Amino acid sequence: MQMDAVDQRIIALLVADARSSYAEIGARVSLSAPAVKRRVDRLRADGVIKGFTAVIEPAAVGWTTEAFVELFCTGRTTPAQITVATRRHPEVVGAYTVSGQADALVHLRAADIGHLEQALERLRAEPFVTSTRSMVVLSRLVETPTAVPL
Amino acid sequence: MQMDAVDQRIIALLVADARSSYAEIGARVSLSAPAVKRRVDRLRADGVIKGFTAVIEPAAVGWTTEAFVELFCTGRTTPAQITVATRRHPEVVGAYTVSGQADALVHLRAADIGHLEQALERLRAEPFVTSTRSMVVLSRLVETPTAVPL
DNA sequence: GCTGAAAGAATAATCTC
DNA sequence: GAGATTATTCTTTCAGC
Repeated sequence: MQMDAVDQRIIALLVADARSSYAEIGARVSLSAPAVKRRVDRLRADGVIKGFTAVIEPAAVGWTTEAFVELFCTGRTTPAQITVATRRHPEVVGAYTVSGQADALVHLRAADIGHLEQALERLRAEPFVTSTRSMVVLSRLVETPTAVPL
Repeated sequence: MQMDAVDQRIIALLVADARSSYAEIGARVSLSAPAVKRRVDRLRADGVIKGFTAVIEPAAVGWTTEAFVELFCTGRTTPAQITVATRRHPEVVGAYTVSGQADALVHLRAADIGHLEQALERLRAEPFVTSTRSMVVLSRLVETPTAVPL
């Protein structure tokens, strides 16, 4: 799975606009449309490009409240357990095991504060969670899709 | 800017695959391709759909290290100042003002630990930062694009 | 990697409810 | 206002080179 500079430019262009045509990308990287398609197909098969998605304004679909929650867990908790547990909660949009005092960091999105509180209670009820520390998001300052080094 | 159930289904389909055709989406929501396009155009104009992007595996493009950093700032720091400062650092992929002990939470991606340390030093050098608390990501357990309530 | 051709998609104009 | 249909142009995709 070796990538050259052209692959990186193609990726950067698709990150900027996932709906641009192969011909349009080809014009920018000096390749024909079929050549671009074959590269994109290969990048998808290799798992470099995991998919294409629409970027939505969460507030517009009724998701107005967001929080990051540090999870402190019992000694024998595995990442797999945390994965399974957090995936059960639809409010979880991100979850990471981390170094430091906490064991995991969970990113939640909820309709409002009441909903967030509910989701947090459900998370805290997971048997391996000993305590939590929450940061409610006041404003989103920066949020970029995975940037690609040029 | 009112959205009906069909708009929500269109959004969900585009979040799942931003490159699916209007005809394909139309088949699933019982509309013609032009009707779908008009709705998508309106949703984009209204800012509900902010764009379309490729989802990249960060490790595949050389971004193997990730961290969340809590920022503690001097009393008179504004969100705008934090926005400007964090945007200067290409390693910043997310930044939020938060409630709790910290003033802001910053999401960083770097090539490796050395690069992360560099980025962190640069962040800490910002005049309004009094101290930081870092969580290095050990593993990404969950990371979903903005889900749309069905 | 390119070109060329067939099938399919995007888009604008027009018409109907 | 919102959707369907039609017609043109552009894209995708699969050959063969």
